[in-house]
Amino acid sequence: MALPVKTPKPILSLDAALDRVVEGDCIERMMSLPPGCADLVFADPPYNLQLKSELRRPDNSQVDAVNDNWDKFASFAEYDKFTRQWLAAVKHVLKDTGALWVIGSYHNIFRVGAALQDLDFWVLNDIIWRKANPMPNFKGTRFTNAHETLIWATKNPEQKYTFNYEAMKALNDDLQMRSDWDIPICSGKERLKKDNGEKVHSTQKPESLLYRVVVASTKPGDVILDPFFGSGTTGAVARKLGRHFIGIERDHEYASAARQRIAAVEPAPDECLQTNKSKRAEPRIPFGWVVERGLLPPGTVLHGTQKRHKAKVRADGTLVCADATGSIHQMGAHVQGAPACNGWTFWQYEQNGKLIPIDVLRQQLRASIS
Amino acid sequence: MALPVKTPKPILSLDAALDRVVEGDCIERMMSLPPGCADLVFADPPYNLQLKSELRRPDNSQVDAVNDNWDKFASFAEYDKFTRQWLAAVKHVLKDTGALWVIGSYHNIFRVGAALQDLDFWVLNDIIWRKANPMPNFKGTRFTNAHETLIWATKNPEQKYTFNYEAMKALNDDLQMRSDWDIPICSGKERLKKDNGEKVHSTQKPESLLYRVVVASTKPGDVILDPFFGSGTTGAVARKLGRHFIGIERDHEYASAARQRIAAVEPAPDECLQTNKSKRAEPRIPFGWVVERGLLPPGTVLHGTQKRHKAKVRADGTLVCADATGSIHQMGAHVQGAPACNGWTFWQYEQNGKLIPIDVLRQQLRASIS
DNA sequence: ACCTCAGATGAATCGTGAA
DNA sequence: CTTCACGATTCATCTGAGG
Repeated sequence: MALPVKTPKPILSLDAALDRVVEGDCIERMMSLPPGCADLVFADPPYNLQLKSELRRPDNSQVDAVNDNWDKFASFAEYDKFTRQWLAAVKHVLKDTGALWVIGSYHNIFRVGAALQDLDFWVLNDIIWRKANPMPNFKGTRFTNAHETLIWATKNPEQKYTFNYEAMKALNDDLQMRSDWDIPICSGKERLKKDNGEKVHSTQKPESLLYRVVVASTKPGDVILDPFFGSGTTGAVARKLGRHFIGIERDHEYASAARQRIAAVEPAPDECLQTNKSKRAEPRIPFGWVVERGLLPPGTVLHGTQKRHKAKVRADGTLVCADATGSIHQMGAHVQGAPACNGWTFWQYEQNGKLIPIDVLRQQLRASIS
Repeated sequence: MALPVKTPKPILSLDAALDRVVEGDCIERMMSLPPGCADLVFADPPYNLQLKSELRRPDNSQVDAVNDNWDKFASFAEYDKFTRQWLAAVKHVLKDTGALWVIGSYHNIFRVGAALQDLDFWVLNDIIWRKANPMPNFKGTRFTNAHETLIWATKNPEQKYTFNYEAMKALNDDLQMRSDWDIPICSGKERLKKDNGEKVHSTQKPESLLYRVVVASTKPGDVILDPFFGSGTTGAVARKLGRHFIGIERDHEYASAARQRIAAVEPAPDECLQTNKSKRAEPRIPFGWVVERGLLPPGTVLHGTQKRHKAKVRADGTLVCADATGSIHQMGAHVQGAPACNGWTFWQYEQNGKLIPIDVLRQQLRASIS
């Protein structure tokens, strides 16, 4: 008789990591976590800015072109290797329906973007963080580097993902949120300082940036993992917005400052965390129920929005026109010669001389059910 | 005795290509041109959009998608191979001091960016073209894709490059030009249409975008090569701004439309093409010349901008303070305890009871010299 | 000449769940 | 697996017709 097969236990339990800052190498730590434990990963990886100095020797002479190519390739290759490793670990910790955000600049974002595409992540958008107050280009040699790029990608091309479309639209004066975000850099009281006045972290991200990321792509209670936790902006925003976080940071000073920062965060009250559901998420109501419940008696005449078309309601919830019968949607499409139609908003009934969309009746029914 | 080595002659002479639209495969054609014949390459390669199905607006009208054959690639690997080939050909045609612009979207720009870094191009900026009027996301599934990305890179990391800093600043209300550019999409009368009203090209770029690229990174008389010429926006703007162009396009219809379009362009008069030289490019004026020419007699007392500091001008163009002597820059730094100082703007002289920066004298001298 | 309004359209990786 | 029915979803800009 065979012994029972023992699933190898992850070294790092979810309980030990949830809402905590774990110190250590992010690749090891992520691989130690149970698979599929995170709904979202937000990553702010190092930018690899060492390349330029490698192109000249210490005496300032130019490096031989062939050697230069090789050196440079080796250097990029090393960065690429690191990138592919942590991205693979991200795949491990993410749920199949999970998503990834990465932020970077032109130094590294092309390499990260290409690597994650190679690993079968599916890019949904690239987002431009337009800095309201960027550092000028002091030497006048290039354009002011006034933005950073974020990539939003799902773990798999075929899976669903969380996008709170209505919340983003509401945040943007009821217009669709665009791919360019105007957000100031992190400064003032938000910027963590040591006792001696030095910045705790050289690249602390603004909370408003993370706020938008979290509201857009997670639900309350979701788990957000940040493998390059730094000063803990991701954790602070997650706590504020009623999400869980897992922070991984290999520098003890950063980890310590982040813990202190997050402990001081006041979570928003639960009732403030709800966002408008999309209509797609609301329970489906067949038109037949409206007839069944007596909100619209059989025989009622419906009018198309353009007033050119008429149909009569039958007892089974289908409509009948001069030459066809079918659902409210099929008949709406039919009379317009359109490939598809939303019958709820197309058809109207008459009440006190006014035409009212039948969608009003659906809303009444929904309200009476819930 | 060895026979003399014969340099293989380029099949396509510069004369045959200059200010013309050459039809054919861009990789072959570029490799056929003499090496180092172009100052700038502007490339708008296929984006590899990978569109899966038709898209309809909420009003059921169909979106006219980019489903051209030239945008279809079997895989990322194939796209990468194509990218590396045309980038290698760009290296061939570019002068060592030349530069490259590429435009793309998140579908391809990461791959192009990584490939050009691998080929030893040196990225100067990534530029965001913020579209004033992008197409909305009709299904409410993502953020409105409201921008495209351009990469500006030099052929070699160590070479100088053309950047008309002052012209860019002047274009931007005397503020440094940022890396995000607000420009509308190409529509209206600028958009080329066939007799039947169809678009000539599905992805025609706006002239204002190319205008900024050309003014920023070329000089009048420079040669700008565009390997994916399409409807010829690059050529039209080059001609308007007194630059030469080489257009390569494999589709005869596009090439033909581009020729017709460019022939109708009225070049701007020469005297309007001059941009403000950067201060660095202006002739350097030693402070001693100001003294030498009698614009400021030796012995004149200069005052620091904060009025706390004084220095006296000596005949050799150095300054003397209570405890030190040196150049206007050294003394400016010295009295402020600063590591460096621009003496031209720090020191002022008195005239009719007013304090005037000595930089005014430098400008007078420059004007009298040129 | 000037205003208003309807209609068209743009580099787009654009839905979901039951049967 | 595929197929099918349900039904959710758009913003800035330009053109041209009509008043």
